[in-house]
Amino acid sequence: MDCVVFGLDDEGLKVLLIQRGLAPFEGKWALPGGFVRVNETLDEAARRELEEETGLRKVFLEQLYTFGAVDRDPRERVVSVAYYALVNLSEHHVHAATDARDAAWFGVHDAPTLAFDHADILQMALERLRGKLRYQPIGFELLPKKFTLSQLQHLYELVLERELDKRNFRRRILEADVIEETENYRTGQVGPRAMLYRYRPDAVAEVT
Amino acid sequence: MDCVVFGLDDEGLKVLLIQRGLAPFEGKWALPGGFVRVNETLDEAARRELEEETGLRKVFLEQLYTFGAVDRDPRERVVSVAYYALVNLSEHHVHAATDARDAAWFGVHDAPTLAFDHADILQMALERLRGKLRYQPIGFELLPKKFTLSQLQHLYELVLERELDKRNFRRRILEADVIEETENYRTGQVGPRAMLYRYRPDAVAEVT
DNA sequence: CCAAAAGTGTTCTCCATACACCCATGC
DNA sequence: GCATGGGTGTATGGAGAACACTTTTGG
Repeated sequence: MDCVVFGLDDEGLKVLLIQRGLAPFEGKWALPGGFVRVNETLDEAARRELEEETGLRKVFLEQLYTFGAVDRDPRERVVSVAYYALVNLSEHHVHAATDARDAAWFGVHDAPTLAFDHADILQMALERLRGKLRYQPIGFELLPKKFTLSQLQHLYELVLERELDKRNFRRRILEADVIEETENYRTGQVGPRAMLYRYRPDAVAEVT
Repeated sequence: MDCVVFGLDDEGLKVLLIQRGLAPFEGKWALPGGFVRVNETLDEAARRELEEETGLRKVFLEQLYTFGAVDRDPRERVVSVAYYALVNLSEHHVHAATDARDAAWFGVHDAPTLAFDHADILQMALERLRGKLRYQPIGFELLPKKFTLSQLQHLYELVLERELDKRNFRRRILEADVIEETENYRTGQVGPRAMLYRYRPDAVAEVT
């Protein structure tokens, strides 16, 4: 099981990578992953791995694809069920390494050469994320609990890799009825105060 | 590995099922499936299984999802990568059983109680097929090489489970530029002759 | 001759897009 | 006072949905 963990900071969209301490690919960066235990489901394994690596429990997590090329692991035949996750880097300070291994966040387009077929997995995860974003509101998981519409739009632009029109974006998101106003404003920046919004957890049912 | 094989005949949309000869679920119907060999990819395993069961080689085949509930197989822990396939029942006469086991085609909504979690797998395959059909032309694989627009529309209506407007359907499909006229007509039925169309294999690139 | 199916255009609505200005705040 | 970013409305074009009649052919 391997997991593509996406996070967002002020530099952009990031992915969590682990530097391997053992052969094969010793010293190379790889996606966090591990073996599914005999008494846990695939989802549970992914969630456990994610918690071990980031300390986070409640995150968006979804199965991506299962990779089964014969030689993807040079040691022996290993099939990997890949997941992808969206985590909130801004509030919890994610300790990116629980164990001795080095772990770090890389820009999704600045990742080093990855071990195994993990570049393919990362690529597919990015495409899936883009695809989902197009037709259903997702990705609030990457933002703080309260966020401005500009932050949300910025996230969309990062993932879709194109600029969006501010007025159209705001109208579409608000009409979709998946976020609601809070009574707070973001302040401190130059410029007017920005209304903070919150994801409506009960809205999931309406969308799907 | 398990495989949901869809076929189309004049009764409707069918799925291929195998009656199990061995415990567990002896005598129950199940999806065709088998174990992935150590020197074949997942796709190859699915294709091999499909050929063993139906004798067909060139079919649409796509990975669906990986099922990993702990108790899905009562004997021991088994994770299954599910695929779905679209085959053409009308031209090749598919021998639905290569080996001793009973095999038969069932209407997708008339299937008996299935072994393991295969009902879930079938359900998800149906939803995936519906989802794909909505936004990209697919499903020609279920029809004869040459087909009329009415046949194609009938297929869409079966999968989507709703009626479609004839004029809108024809316009959309023709504008999508994925099928082309042949020089033949279907005749023999009551009523005027119907132009036969063919799928444009080179059109795949344009769509995806 | 009648039932069945093929083929064909236009209108309307709605959604997506394009586009520009004013105002509040921090420095 | 100025740079930064928040917030707002309208006009246009394109896609999808609704809708009915004529013609051909087999029985």
